[in-house]
Amino acid sequence: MASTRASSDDLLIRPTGAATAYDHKLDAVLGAAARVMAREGYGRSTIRMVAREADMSLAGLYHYFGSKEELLFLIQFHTFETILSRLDDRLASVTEPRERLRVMVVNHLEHFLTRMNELKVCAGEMETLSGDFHERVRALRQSYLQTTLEIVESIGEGAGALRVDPWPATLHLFGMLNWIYMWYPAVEGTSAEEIADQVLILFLDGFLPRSV
Amino acid sequence: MASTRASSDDLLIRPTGAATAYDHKLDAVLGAAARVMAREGYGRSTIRMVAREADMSLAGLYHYFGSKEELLFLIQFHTFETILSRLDDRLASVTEPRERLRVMVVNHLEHFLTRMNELKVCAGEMETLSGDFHERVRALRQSYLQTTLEIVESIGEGAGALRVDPWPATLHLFGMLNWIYMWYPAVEGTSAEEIADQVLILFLDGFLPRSV
DNA sequence: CTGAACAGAACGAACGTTCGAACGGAATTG
DNA sequence: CAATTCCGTTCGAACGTTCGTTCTGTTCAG
Repeated sequence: MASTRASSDDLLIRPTGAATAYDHKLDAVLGAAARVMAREGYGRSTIRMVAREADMSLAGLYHYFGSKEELLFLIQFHTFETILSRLDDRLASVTEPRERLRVMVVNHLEHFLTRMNELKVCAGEMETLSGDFHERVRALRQSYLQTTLEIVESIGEGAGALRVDPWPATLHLFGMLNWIYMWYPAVEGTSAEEIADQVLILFLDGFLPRSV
Repeated sequence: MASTRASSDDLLIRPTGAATAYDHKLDAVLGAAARVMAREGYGRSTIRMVAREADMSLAGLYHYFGSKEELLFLIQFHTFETILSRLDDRLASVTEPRERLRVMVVNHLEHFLTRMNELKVCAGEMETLSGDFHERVRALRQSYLQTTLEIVESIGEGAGALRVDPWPATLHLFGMLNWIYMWYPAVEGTSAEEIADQVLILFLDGFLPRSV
């Protein structure tokens, strides 16, 4: 049933709900790798460190990926795929634009506040992959960006004349969201909803109070 | 006059206006190193790449730094030192809080839009240094953050009841500013003032128009 | 003649990756 | 039902390469 090598297609076309032992072990390997890469960065991470972190032998790891670069790809692809499918699920039942933005922000924060390692690896190593690996991750990231942009645009349509274009505004929103891994460890324990409130107020209404 | 080795004190206590040939060459070396590290990341950068980029021999480089780690330190320290001293100069003649924030944002963007390499190296390799190197860069970064926080606080005092704390608000402001290197290459040519306007409107007034 | 500036060649260490062999549970056979 | 085959999984050991760094000079301006 399970293929003998981790082809990335396994992540695309996965039989629904059928999580084999292989899949679980792969998840453990990717988790260990993300832990190492978040701490050391991709370049200074070594397969030997991942082996120690995953409590496996050096050669044993190579049954789950074909190269160090594919290991990074698997982490990034799996992360974006997960966060995107969960976002689509949650958005399906919400229509009001501002509520949809809140769903997006909370979904993003919930995912990354509990998986800070993956956020670091996805945000900090965006231009590391090359060729097909790079292209496939870029496509997923682009799709995520596009979904968010459309929400911001629909919010803008309901309001009056906008002072900021939805496109750069969306990029700045991601700036706030993705920069969090730089300081969150210092205030660990703050809930995703709490930070989501801050970000949403700042993004929609700004730092200054409305009543002037 | 000039010391025979690049001690980091040279960057702290520099005789005013006396830029020796050594200093110029050091700047060229740091520039080449920043170019390589921005492209490859610190971990995958090699001294040999820097040597090729700087058109020098491998061993010749070691007259300007004692180790690869010190090379990264020199880049980060020099960058923060420069941007902080320029900010202090510009702020000296401005008192109105909102205008002071604009000075800070424009200063930040002007510096980094023309030195994208250094921004990448400073933002992407924040936890790479260790020991004394790490501590001295952290102190500079902290000072920069503190200066900005005080401006945001003074803006908040003039306004009514704040819905967001100045502290997390400042962190999110840096999120917008420092995330720019992820997408700016795609819209290169946009002026620092243009982006500064976007950021300031978003941060102070939010995406939604004021009149509702 | 002195010393700062540079380079060629080499060091040991650590890197990513590979290979052949061994393990162990499920499937197949006698 | 026991013996045997098979295959996904794991490992120790090693390969060739490249790394950061150093050593031993040589060049050249003051």
